[in-house]
Amino acid sequence: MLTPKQYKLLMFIDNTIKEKGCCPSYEEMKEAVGIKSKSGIHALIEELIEREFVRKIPHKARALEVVRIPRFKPKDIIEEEKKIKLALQNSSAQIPLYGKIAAGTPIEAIAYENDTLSVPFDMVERGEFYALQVEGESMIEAGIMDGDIAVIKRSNVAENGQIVVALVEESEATLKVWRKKKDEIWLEPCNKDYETRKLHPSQVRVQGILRGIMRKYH
Amino acid sequence: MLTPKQYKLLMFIDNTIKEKGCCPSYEEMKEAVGIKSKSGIHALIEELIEREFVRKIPHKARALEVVRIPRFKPKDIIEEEKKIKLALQNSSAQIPLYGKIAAGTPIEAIAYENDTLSVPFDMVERGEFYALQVEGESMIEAGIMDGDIAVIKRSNVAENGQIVVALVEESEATLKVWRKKKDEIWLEPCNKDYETRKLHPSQVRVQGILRGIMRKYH
DNA sequence: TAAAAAAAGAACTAAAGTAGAACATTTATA
DNA sequence: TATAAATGTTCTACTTTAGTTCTTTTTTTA
Repeated sequence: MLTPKQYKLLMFIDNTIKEKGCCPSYEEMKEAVGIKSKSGIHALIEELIEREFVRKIPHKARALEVVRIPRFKPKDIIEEEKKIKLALQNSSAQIPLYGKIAAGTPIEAIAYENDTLSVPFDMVERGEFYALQVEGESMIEAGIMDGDIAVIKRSNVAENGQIVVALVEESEATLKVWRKKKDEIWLEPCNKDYETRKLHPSQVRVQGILRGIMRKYH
Repeated sequence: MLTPKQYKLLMFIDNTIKEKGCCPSYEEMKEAVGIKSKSGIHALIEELIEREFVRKIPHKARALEVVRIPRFKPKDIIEEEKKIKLALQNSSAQIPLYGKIAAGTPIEAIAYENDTLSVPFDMVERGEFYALQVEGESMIEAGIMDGDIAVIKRSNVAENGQIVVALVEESEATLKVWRKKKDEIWLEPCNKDYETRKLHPSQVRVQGILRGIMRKYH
């Protein structure tokens, strides 16, 4: 294979031939490669000829021919590899992914699951976070669709109007809008087809507050 | 079977040749393989030559050529690759945030903005991505709310039914469902209150395809 | 824990790159 | 076609970079 200088020169020759239709002179190559003497170019070209990247038509000036150039990886693959390297440096916050939420099991019950999800740092500044996959359509008018990932901040308390993970009767976890009335807690869906559940404070508690939604399209 | 070091070196040589067009020096190989002495590299290369994975032009510097790549990777390498894959799930990528989309300026016009956004790496593995903040309610039934961040993959083409960034009349960028009819392009909103725009193909072009949505609650 | 393998380091040799000048050949044009 | 201009070749001398070989040290493993 080639040395860096040889490669640079080869590419320059190939380019000028393709662009201008004729082979550059040694003077021009000097400029392009950044050396001050023609003898250097001569030596480089002799090497390129020996390694069969270039052919010379004897007894002619400006009569080089590029035989082959090293074959390359496609650009997009190189870019992807660069991205991977970059991404490996930028490790972002990891939060556990606890499975689906809608009906059924309370969050703790499935906390053993070991999946994690990476989320941008600015979503999870302070506090303890976890993620749930939303199941069902009950929050659709809040732009929360079936299959979305909900990023939840663990908390026991919520303010009126916040979307929370609520645990009902210690058995059913659900994502709803939290409203504390005089003697009741209202869990409001965001979907006309669903009804607000009105519960006694003893029947329900907050497990977390919705902090973000992430969705992937394929 | 090659030792992990040999394999790693072989892949490094192959890769640099394909990426940079020229053969790496021993000094560079030292770095790549993680050895502190050139003599080690020398030994490894002698081995690779012996086993005919690599060829050398005698009495030349930077004159190695990869003959073939082994079919099987050493175990250590496979394990290392698994680790990298795992790490990738835990990492994020930076993509540019180009401002808001709804009406007005085409994307290129605001491409100078220098904000970046970190997104989970698995959202943006291949291709070129950018982010836009959604303005308006026209896609609300697709769960895309005012203020959401749309993660977009740059593309000139789209399939029917995909949500795309469409540039209308070279001046107005908008997020809509793309439908190609016989002689028309339909840009469908996802909101009953908005109407589908029916355009001649010359009036509209795709700038990107929606790949993800991210939303933050406060 | 002794033998073998791998790695590090130093000293050395060889190749690549740089520079300038003189000279040879090809090309353009008067 | 003679000549000047442009281009290419060769030579010497030197610097930097690259590759080799050998000895010593460290690590592995039988």
